[in-house]
This record gives sequence, structure tokens and C-alpha cells, in this order.
Amino acid sequence: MASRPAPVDPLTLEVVELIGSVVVRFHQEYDEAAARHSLTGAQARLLALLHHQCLPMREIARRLKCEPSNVTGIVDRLESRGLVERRPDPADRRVKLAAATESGHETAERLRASMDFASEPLADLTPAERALLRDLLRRMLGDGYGDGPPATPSDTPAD
Amino acid sequence: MASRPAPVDPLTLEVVELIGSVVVRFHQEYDEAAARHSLTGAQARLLALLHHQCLPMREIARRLKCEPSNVTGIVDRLESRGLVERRPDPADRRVKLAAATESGHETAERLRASMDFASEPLADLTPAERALLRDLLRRMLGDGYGDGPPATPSDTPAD
DNA sequence: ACCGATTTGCTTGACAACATGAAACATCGA
DNA sequence: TCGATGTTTCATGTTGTCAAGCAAATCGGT
Repeated sequence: MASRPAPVDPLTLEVVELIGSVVVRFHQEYDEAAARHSLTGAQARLLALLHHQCLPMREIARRLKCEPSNVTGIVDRLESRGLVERRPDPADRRVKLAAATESGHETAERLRASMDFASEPLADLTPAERALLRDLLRRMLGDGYGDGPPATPSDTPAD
Repeated sequence: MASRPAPVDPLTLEVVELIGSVVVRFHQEYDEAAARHSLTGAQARLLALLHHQCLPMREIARRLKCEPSNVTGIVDRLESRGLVERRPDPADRRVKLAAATESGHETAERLRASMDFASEPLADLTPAERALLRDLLRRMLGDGYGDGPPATPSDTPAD
């Protein structure tokens, strides 16, 4: 089985597979870190978003790449735990802005700090190698590797 | 907000963020590719596993990093569509081996072929750079970067 | 400027997939 | 026989979709 060679060279194939492994590990550890704070992965991602700025529901949906109706539920759960609140948008009474509460910001910050796990696998690389890896990843991702416009591209290099 | 600088250098931090971007894009496109074949992400991952070899349920759970009781449902759904079948293990009558059917193997192969999206972002890199990236990722992931034994560790192109 | 029609933003409801944990059951191994 | 192991079932919760609904904004024609 798995006998037919794919129409791509083995090198590319291996890189793809390696990236797959990175993805699996990253995702897994992200979820574990979130769980340590009694959050699911989706809740942690949402809270991290709101740590930077408050956002209307539809914008959250766009960034998380899911339906707005889904965001309602996630915000509901976070709101019921006092980590997030809904505020009216003075400019448009239809929209509701989700914002992290004080407690939400604290949780988000603790979460981010505990996220240093991600740097641990990089410990084996020398700074020069890390720079190399950074450049290769940058070129791989192309220009706008983030999906949303960061408020200020200069600060908060971590997401 | 996000005032405390993380106890890691900016370079590492940026690499972490880049990896995060890779993870997001990879996941998203993986799910889309799966959806094109009427599969969910979890089903696609399971089917890809079984494309290499048939496995007992508990082993699938270990590789997918979830509970065995969860695997039951995913295999159920794939089985009801004729992509997977359960076979008894002659050596141990407790275990059930999940195996891809003929149709399952075909789907897995089509899926893998349509997965070339993942190689597309690599197109901008020269072969030498790809090799470099491969080596860096390998070292980053440590020895056993897959979670299962690779079919033939020897068939990786030598440097 | 007014009023109806359409669009937009969010929520609700029904439903499916995924995930966990506890409990049940058969089977293995000591 | 007894404990451990492999699988399933059940209850429950989160995430995701889609369709329908409501409120508010916007547009077009008079």
C-alpha cells in the first residue's frame, strides 16, 4: 500500500510531512496550555484576539474563519465566566463589540506566558539557525502571513 | 496590554509566530481538501493513517491523541460509508483492526494527491532551501518526529 | 424628506461531528 | 480466579454548519 509515487519530488513531500508533524504538535500543545487555564482551544484563540482589541462579532468570525452564529456560543461561554463582555457599538446599534474584561486580560496574559512551550523545541537550534528558519518560513508564507490586519504591526509580535 | 516582554528573545518569538501562521494555514487548507471529498478533518486523518496500514483502535487513539471511545464513532461513520472496515485480530480476540477498504484506499490516495496545496507554498523555495528547511524542521522536532514509526526511514533522500 | 425594500449584524434553533469520562463487557495473562 | 486490557455505549459538553428570525442601517423612488 501507498505504493504509487506522488507527482511531487520526495524532498518536497518530506518537508510537507514535517510541517504536518509541526502542526500536530503545535496544536496539541496549544490545547493543553489552554486546558491548564480551563479553556478550550477555540476559547483561548478568541481570548487572545480580544487581548489586543475589542472586536465586533462578525469580525471575530472572519478571523477565526467560522460562522458568526458559532462565535455567539463561544462568547456566551466566556461571558458567563466573566472573561469577556459585550458592549454596544456607539456607531452602529446593530453591532456588539466583544471585549475582554479585566479578568479576561489577565487570563490571556497568563496564557500567553505559559505558551512559551512553543519556543522549547527551538532550543536545539542556534540563533543563526533560528534566523535561517525564520527567513525560510517567511518566504514560504509570502507577504501577509497573518490573516487579519494587526492593530499595530510594530508591537506584540506574539499572537 | 501585552506589556510584559516574554522571557524569550524576539527572534525566537517571531519564529514561534511564523509557525503559528503555518499551523493555521495548513489546518485550514487540510480541512478544505478533506471537505472536497466529503470528509471531515478527523476522518481524513484517520483514513490517511489506515492508508499505510491497518491498526487496532487503541493505536489509532494514541496516534490521534484522543480517547479510544472517540475513535469508535469516527470509524463508525467511515465504516457506514464503506471506506473502512473492522477486522478481527487473529492474535487477540479483544482487539479490532480498522482497515481501509478498496474504496477507502482510493479516497485516501485522491486526498493525498489533492493535498499538493501544501507543496504550493514551498514552490518559492529552491531545492537547496527546501533541504535546509527539512533539516531545520527535523532537528526542531527531535528524533521521532512522527508519532508512529515511519514506514521506511531509509527512503528519505540522502543529503 | 418620507417610506418601503433590501441588506447587514447578531441571535436562535435544529442538527451533526468530535471529544471526554464513566461504566459495561469480553478477553487476555498471571 | 483475579486483575489488566481493548472496545463499545452512554451521558454530556464544545464546536461547527445552516436556515430562520429580529433589529437596525441603507438605498431608491416618489
